[in-house]
Amino acid sequence: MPRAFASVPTRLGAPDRRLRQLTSYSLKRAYHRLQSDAARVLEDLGLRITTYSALAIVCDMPDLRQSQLAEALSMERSNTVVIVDALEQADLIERRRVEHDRRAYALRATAAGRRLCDQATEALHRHEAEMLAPLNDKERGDLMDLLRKLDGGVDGS
Amino acid sequence: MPRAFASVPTRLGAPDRRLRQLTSYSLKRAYHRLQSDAARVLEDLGLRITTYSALAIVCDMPDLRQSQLAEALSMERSNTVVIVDALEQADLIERRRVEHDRRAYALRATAAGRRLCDQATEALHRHEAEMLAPLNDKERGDLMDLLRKLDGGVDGS
DNA sequence: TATTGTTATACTCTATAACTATA
DNA sequence: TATAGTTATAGAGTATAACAATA
Repeated sequence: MPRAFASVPTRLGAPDRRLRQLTSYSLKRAYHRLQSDAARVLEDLGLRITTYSALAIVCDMPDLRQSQLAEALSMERSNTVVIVDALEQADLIERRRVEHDRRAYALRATAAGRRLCDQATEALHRHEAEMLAPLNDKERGDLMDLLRKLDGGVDGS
Repeated sequence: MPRAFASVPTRLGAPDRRLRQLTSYSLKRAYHRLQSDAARVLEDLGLRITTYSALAIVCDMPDLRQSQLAEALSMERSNTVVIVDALEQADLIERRRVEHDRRAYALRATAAGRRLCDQATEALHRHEAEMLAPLNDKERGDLMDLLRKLDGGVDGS
């Protein structure tokens, strides 16, 4: 029984007024914007956000294991498999056997992997600077500090 | 040709040191924590994040159309269909015909929808306060301001 | 028994393209 | 021809459960 109703405002004031009171909502919107942009940047380099993130960690922490990679990325072990597969098939990292534990692999980036990672990191910083244009330098620093504090309260310990 | 390597550090210092220089990475981690928590809160009320968001907007802006809902949520029109379906089947909103445009629907929340939305909003604020525990009041306000600024630079105009 | 890597699977969110009925 | 809603489909990210090999 649909009933007719008066005209709908063609220009909406702030339909998500209530949602904007929630930090998680604003966080989601900002996240979505930055992730879409980052994904586009990485696509040109043949990477996705997850593969780039894994590559960066392997570059900076050679010979870590897949389970440690999973822990660092806060994801399940099982999901690292396909990511590491992709990086290995692209010759960006290697799976090396660990001497005294034949269950595990030590992951290490190749020279090409390190080069691509540096390239990607630079491109991401460049694009991020554009995305953060609405904020001045102090605000950017504040935002980083606040987000890091939120992230489990993990300081450099 | 996997080659053995020395022992792997059992306690990792900061394997994502490089990633943490990127705002989008810290943003993603904070986003993920808050979204997981919000999803759990809403699950108890039979809602998901997307259905709650849509419900909140319909409650606050009665008789808006699906395409306006899509715009408000920054999502594609097609993805609102299943969301509105779910809300309608749960008797939380209604699809009403618009008088002078038989293509469109005017969405309106039911009394039960408004009640549930208020309940959910309150529960979310309560849980969010816990998630934001690492931040003091000023920092919480700052974070909101910064995230809103990031979100397209849309002020209240 | 516990752990490492793996496979299979499923669910959520999002995007694109093509369709229908109206305008 | 353009728009509102719809359908179908696909991709990416994430999660759970169960398994083999090894510790």
